[in-house]
Amino acid sequence: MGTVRKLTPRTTPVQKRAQARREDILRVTAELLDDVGQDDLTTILVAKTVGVSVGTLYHYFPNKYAILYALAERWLGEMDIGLTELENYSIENFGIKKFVDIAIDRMLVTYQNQEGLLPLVQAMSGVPELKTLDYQHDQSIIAAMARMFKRLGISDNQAELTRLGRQWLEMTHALLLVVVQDKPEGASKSLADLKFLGLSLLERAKGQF
Amino acid sequence: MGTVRKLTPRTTPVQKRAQARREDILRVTAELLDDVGQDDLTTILVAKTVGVSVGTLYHYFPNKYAILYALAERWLGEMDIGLTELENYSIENFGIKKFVDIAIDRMLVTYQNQEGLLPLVQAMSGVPELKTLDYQHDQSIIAAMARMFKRLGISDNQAELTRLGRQWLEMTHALLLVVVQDKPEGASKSLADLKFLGLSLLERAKGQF
DNA sequence: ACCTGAACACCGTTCAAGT
DNA sequence: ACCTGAACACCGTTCAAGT
Repeated sequence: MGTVRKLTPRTTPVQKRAQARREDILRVTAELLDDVGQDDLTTILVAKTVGVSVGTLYHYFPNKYAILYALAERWLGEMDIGLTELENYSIENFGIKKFVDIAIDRMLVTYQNQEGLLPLVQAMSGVPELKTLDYQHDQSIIAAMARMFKRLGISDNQAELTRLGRQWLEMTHALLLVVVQDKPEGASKSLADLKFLGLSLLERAKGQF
Repeated sequence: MGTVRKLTPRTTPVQKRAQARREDILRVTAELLDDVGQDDLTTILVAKTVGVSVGTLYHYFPNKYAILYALAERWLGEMDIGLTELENYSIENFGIKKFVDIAIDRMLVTYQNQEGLLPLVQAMSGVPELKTLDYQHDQSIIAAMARMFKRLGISDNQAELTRLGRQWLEMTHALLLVVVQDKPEGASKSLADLKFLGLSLLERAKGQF
């Protein structure tokens, strides 16, 4: 019915600045998440810290959780990159021990690089809006791990591989959070323990089939 | 200055009813926590579901988090009971394998019996008001486990025992949550895996000292 | 296209008033 | 002692109006 008027793809600099502002919002939110926690993270606080009005915030994100969602997506995306990297190795020739070593080191990097990871992780499992994302991503990690476990010759039973992937995910997730929170001396020991446990889990599973 | 008038320890039935109402509030909160999650758990909703006004709610609890705090305390208290029970066994004669078996079974019971455990756990680590309680209790569990590990002859190094307690806590916590969420078939396998991992952790630590 | 800030609905908490 | 519900401060979200 109405005439379509907006066709001007002008002003890419405008787009660029908008993109930068989006980044600002995400960065500030991650910082504030670390400082005040998700409970005291108000849209007003984020807007004020970024230096815009609330209205502007809602121009970039439809609601408060969408900002956290975007942060979560970014972190989960980093994990996906790490997993793909792992899947591109010739795992078959590694042996379980080397695989565990490399896999855990690679995952650790993503945990270390994410600012405000702890409150983000908490928000992900606590807020319904983020739970779906969290769940779907868990499934994708589990599937990726299961594929690699298979290539390592640990099992051919899909159900078993999936269950093992879940155990791996939960265990490494819990203990990597310990590692990144630990003081340096404790961290290296905790990391060694985690690798040992990962190795134990896989070797046992392999022995059973 | 003012005369002290209130000495009447009359009306225990009043006290009893009040105590019952306190229980009502806690029970309803646990149920609602399971149904709607901590984000949509409003004081108005709790009050309405219990059948009282908001004001009454605040007569029993100083604020929203105090209700969750009380729920958390109750659950943590259950864990303490379990731990004390374990400490009263003659662990020295058990051997590591039997100890792990009994310890994990006992902890599982407390996880299974707590209604709304998952959102409660999430709230505990996400809400600053509950975080302190969570942290303190973690320390007490870690200390208890460390004492038992020592009696099992795993180590004499206090720092090492504490670190081991922490690993134990984080690993069992993460995987017990998997177990209680699993379907029955998966749950028994996950439980067996967890026991195996616990055993691996302790046997390795023992070997190192 | 992007920005503002007043306005609205809703939630946590308080408190004067009731029984 | 215990209860009520209106009132207040504050937060998430919207929207008419600006550039």
